[in-house]
Amino acid sequence: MTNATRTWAGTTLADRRAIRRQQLIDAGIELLGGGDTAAVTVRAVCRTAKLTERYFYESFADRDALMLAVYEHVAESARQAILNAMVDVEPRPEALARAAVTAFVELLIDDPRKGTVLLLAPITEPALNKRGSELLPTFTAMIHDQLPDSYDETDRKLTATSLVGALTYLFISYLDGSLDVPRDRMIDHAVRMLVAAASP
Amino acid sequence: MTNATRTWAGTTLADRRAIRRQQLIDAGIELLGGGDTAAVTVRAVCRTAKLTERYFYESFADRDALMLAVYEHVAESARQAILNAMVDVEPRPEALARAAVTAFVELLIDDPRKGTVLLLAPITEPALNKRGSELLPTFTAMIHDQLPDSYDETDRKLTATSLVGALTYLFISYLDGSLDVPRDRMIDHAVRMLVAAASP
DNA sequence: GTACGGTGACAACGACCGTTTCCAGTTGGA
DNA sequence: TCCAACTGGAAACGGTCGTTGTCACCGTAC
Repeated sequence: MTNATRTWAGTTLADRRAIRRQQLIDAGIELLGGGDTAAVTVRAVCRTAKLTERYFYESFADRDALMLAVYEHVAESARQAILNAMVDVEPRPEALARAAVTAFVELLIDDPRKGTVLLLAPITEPALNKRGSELLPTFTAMIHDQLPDSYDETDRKLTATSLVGALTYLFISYLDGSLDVPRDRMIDHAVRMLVAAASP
Repeated sequence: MTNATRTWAGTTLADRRAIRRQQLIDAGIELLGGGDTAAVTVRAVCRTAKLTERYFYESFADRDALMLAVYEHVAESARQAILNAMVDVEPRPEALARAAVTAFVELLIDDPRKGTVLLLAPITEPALNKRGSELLPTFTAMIHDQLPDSYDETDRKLTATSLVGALTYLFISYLDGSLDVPRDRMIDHAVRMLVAAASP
């Protein structure tokens, strides 16, 4: 019988399970962040996490469940980083956009694996297609709703979609090194696109 | 011994081999155009082409070789469609851009599988990563070189990359139905972005 | 001190993949 | 007519995957 309160090596069962779960998610980020979806096998994740397969299925129903957990974990950390950057800035649209973009780009630089997971993995990994085809459209809808009324509905859709495409490809190119420009110039360019679209 | 000149059912060996090769490529377009890279197995391609595995390896060294051939075949048809549309149009930049974009969009509508192969498959399929990470940068470089001198080098890179990202994501969204706008408006928007970037 | 829950390593299973090989049948020129 | 080339179907091989099961060990609570 399982007793969650019984201590073991100074920790409870629930604690140890949570730690192992986090180890598996970290291993997932490490592997999925490498860009090669096929490399993220259950065996590889367990080897990276220094755990055995039995513990994998202790925390996740199947491989897809880990993929989703990894993605959600990274997405949440990005959300927090962006929100934190936006709280202590004057509430002008341009300043807010700059803060958000800067925070996101800094996240990418600080840990490129996270950028890969966020931008590339949802396209590459079938298990994330559904969830991933949720975040970009959500982002698109957010921009769509901020656009001025001087555009008609069709123009707003087109502008929002173009913006999201431009930003994601910009970041992806920056990530993989094919876009060789100073960080500040890229942030400037991204912010300028956002501001230009928002002005009537 | 193989005798390529001997006729068989009214055709030569070389003819029949070419036909089978084309059947396999068509099957590859059909499957790869479905968007699910993992569905493109050698067995599935052969079943779709109504041929057996032996004929697969008669025309292609391995699975990757078929993938490349499929991609090149589609890319070539797109190149031809675009060039044909540009020859009989007045040589003003805007008219040329409009002709090219219109031709490409019409190709997408005429056969969405080709659009999927061109825009999605290079990201999804490892065998095409190298080749696919060649076409978009080539396109980016083309735009980059057309941009006016009033931009500095960094600005040209940023603008070209943003444009390519915006256009591809626009087309992908249009392809999968998530961008519900009239065809003409999308073409207009795409052309407008190109023209706006080119004007100093 | 001992019994038991937690642990770790790893074999085993069935499925699918890419690739090769075999074989029985058909076709057309010598 | 006979034989060699070509055809079509399918089995077979070696490998990897996701997933489950087994078994010996070890630390802790009683």
